[in-house]
Amino acid sequence: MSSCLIAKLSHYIDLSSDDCRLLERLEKNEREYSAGTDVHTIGMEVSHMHVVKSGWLYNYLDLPDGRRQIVRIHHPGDVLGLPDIAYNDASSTLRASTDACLCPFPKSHMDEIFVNAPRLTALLFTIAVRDQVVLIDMLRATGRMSARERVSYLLLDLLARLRVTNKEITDSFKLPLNQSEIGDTVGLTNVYVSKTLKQLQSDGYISLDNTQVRLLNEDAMIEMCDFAERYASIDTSWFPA
Amino acid sequence: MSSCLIAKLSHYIDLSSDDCRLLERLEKNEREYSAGTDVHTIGMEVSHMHVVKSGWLYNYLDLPDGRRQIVRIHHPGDVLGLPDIAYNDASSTLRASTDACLCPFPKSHMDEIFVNAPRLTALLFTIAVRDQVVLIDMLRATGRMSARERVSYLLLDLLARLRVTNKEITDSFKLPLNQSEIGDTVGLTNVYVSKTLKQLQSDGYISLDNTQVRLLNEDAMIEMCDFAERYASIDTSWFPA
DNA sequence: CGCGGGCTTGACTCACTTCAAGTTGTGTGG
DNA sequence: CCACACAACTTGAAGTGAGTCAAGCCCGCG
Repeated sequence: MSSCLIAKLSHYIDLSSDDCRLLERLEKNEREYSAGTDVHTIGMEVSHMHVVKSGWLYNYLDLPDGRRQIVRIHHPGDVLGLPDIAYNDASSTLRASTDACLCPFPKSHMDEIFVNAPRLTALLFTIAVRDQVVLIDMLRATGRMSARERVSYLLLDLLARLRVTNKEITDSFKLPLNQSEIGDTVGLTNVYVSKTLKQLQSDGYISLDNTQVRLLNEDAMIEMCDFAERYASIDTSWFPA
Repeated sequence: MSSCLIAKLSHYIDLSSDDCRLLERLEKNEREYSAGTDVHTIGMEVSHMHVVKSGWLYNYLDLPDGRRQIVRIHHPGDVLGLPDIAYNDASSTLRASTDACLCPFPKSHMDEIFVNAPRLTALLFTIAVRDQVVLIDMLRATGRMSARERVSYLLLDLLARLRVTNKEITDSFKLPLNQSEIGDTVGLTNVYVSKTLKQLQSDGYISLDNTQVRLLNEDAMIEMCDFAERYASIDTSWFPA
């Protein structure tokens, strides 16, 4: 019974036993969601945050006419709901992309961490701003890059994130998103995602086998879209002792 | 000698005198930058964060071929550099858009706040995630909206932010960005920004007089681009006492 | 008076969208 | 084991929103 949350956070700092006790409290309960169901909907009052135990999920926002933007994709060990701390109502819809298991905990458990564990607070704070930097990178990609650069960026980003918790991953992973979802993430239509993926294949950048994606020339892809790795290490030097 | 930082933060919670003392320490020093100069450049090692005392600034990132994305615009009272807390090196370039006065303070002053002022920590945390929500909104606009919607979104966003500290602002403000900078913010070319602004004027949404922007029908603009106000109030109910 | 940066405008181009008609794969029921 | 339903993907043709290029304008400034 190892916790993916503790696994993910230990990647960055050594956790004291007090810290671990506080974190375990966040994973006391759990709940299953099947693929395609919504955990909460935009505008809904949310009192709980979640830790992802298994599965992939994503947050998205709709426009009134049905256009959609996926803004964040989540993997096991991620803490969900930090952005909603600032507001009573959910600022986006959270959907399970695959069957998923989540651990809900009340927002109010956060204040206990703030009061009792400054070092852990600093880490959560840092992860929140790290996510902000990642969003900034996505904004740059969406605002200024071509279709092939954007799709490449997304694949590189997902691979980099999966590597943090799974050292065995080398150059391929299973991508449980269909082409409409990929398009909604990078700001393209499903049709053009299909054409772009075909092109990336015929140019020798990637290979696709059903849902398995393999990056055949990661360095060239990184060069093509000026990808920046943001997950491997963060600055913990200023943290309180 | 009133502090815009304290003014901005008091908008959300009552600050204790201890809190104010900690905050005043952040504004002890100050430094002037003239319009167009860079405070720091992407990749540079940054040990300091800043409070904006006066002027407008923005953060941007370049692509290798010269394309550029502006990712955040700053006003007096803003705390700059939170995203860089996670990394040793600046993740974007910070440029003064007008002549500006900044108060630099070392990153390490933050840990003192984390240890001694949990309530203030919670507020800074909340502001960081509020900024994340704003970035998410911008990502949605950039990824899924048309030129006129994006430009409208930017104008509404700037107006909403200026209103937080300046109650007198009603429907107009001075915009110290040229059309290339507006384009780099919303992902358009300077030429198309010009055409879009002309169109918004002839459709009666806005009027422009040199750098003065007036929103003639704010409700219709909000409706057009499904704008969400994120600055007026945040959830402070869960904060430690 | 001339210079230069920022803005405007029009003609042309193109990356991506839209629409529509297949194809493929997969689960389901008879 | 086949039939068929359905969602996901593919492919091509046509359309369009925004980009590119280029010329001209406006205006503050040396």
